[in-house]
Amino acid sequence: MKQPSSARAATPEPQRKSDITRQAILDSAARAFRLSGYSGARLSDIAAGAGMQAGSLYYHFDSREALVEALMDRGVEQTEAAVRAAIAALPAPASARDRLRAAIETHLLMIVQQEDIASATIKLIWQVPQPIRERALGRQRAYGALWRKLLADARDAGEIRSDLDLSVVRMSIMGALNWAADWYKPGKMTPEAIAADIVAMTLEGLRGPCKGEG
Amino acid sequence: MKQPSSARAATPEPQRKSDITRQAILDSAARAFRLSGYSGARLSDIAAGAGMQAGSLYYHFDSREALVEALMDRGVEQTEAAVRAAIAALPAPASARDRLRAAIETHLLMIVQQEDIASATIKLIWQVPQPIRERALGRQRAYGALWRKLLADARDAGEIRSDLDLSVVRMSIMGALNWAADWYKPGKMTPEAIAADIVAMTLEGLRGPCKGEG
DNA sequence: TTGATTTTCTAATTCAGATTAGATTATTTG
DNA sequence: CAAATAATCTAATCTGAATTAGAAAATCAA
Repeated sequence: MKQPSSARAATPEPQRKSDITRQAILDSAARAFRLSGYSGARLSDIAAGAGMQAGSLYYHFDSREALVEALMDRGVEQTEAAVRAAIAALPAPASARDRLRAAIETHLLMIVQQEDIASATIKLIWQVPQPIRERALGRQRAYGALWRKLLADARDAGEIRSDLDLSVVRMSIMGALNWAADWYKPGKMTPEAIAADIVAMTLEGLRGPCKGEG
Repeated sequence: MKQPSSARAATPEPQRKSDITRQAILDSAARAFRLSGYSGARLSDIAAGAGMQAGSLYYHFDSREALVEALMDRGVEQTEAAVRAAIAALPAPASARDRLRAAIETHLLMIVQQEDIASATIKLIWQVPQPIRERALGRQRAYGALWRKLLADARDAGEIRSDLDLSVVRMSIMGALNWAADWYKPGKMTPEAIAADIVAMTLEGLRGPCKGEG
């Protein structure tokens, strides 16, 4: 808690020593919460995973709730950043469809790959106390705006048949992707292969019944 | 607890007095767990919703865990029963596609309509203690077999392009449907309209890029 | 009505785990 | 090296909610 006296705002580089510990705690918390849920994960579990004692967590976070909120903050932030980066990295003439595809692939990879934090965040939203949930939903709404834009662009480009409600489309895609956090087990299929199938069934499903292929 | 001495097995009609209370408790529990999650819902909340005191619950259920397990039992059971009934009720020459459509519609309706129990069950799976989760997942696996069959039939009938992994397809559909429990708010769109959109995007997405329409 | 059985209530008890306080150790800085 | 600060540990304390026990009330059977 005793945050150092210097300015805090936008100083990402000078990593204080404790920032590393803080990160380790969040990593451990992500794993614990993903595996055990909000109620199942004990602070002592989380602390153990970060190589410390339960009481020591309070030097870094005011409370269990503050910890989980910080975790969810970072979870949404990281996912959105990754998706934006993937879209930005597309070669020059990227169609609405290309961008949507990139978003779907990247979101799924965030959910399914190493990172416990993205899937923990999703799972936690409906487990945490209401005030925390409210704020988390607010942040997710912001992330949702990105998807709304992607889908609106795709529809304007004629990639999505106009009789579908875009909210339903968006939520269905998010559902299909986020659900993977629950069933994915490494080994059988690669995340990339799964992403490819979801992209295929989603994108080609979004188009009208039949008009020739692009 | 003191279950009456008579046989228990397959006697659905002679409803003892306490069966009504038991049902009221499960209803209240479904609502409470859906709204507050496994940790958030207190036994006193559940009891209040059923018009009784927390301690009285123990006459009907051995423990909080027994209650939640009974709830999830019923949740899967009801959903599967509804889906099977909908399929059985289809007019005579029902194609694989028709049956899949019926399943999707019905599953969504179970999630989204009045019944808190279906959505509570889904939400609870990853919140409950491991032993309960294991058993619940087992029951869901059985329900999943029904879907596996539906999808295999559809693929055999040429309704699903053969390059897609059917497990991924199945899980994506379940994800899209189950996610609705989290975002659906009555008022804006009818459940039927939502179901129609999901059916449209799912089924037409499952077909190969283009071969004419059925 | 009366006794037996079922159901519910009230008022502890218990317990696990979050939180706190102060001592202790590490780390940095001059 | 020594003082100051940062980080962690240990050992309570606190809390809230599940659970239990036994007393009451309701229901039922005769």
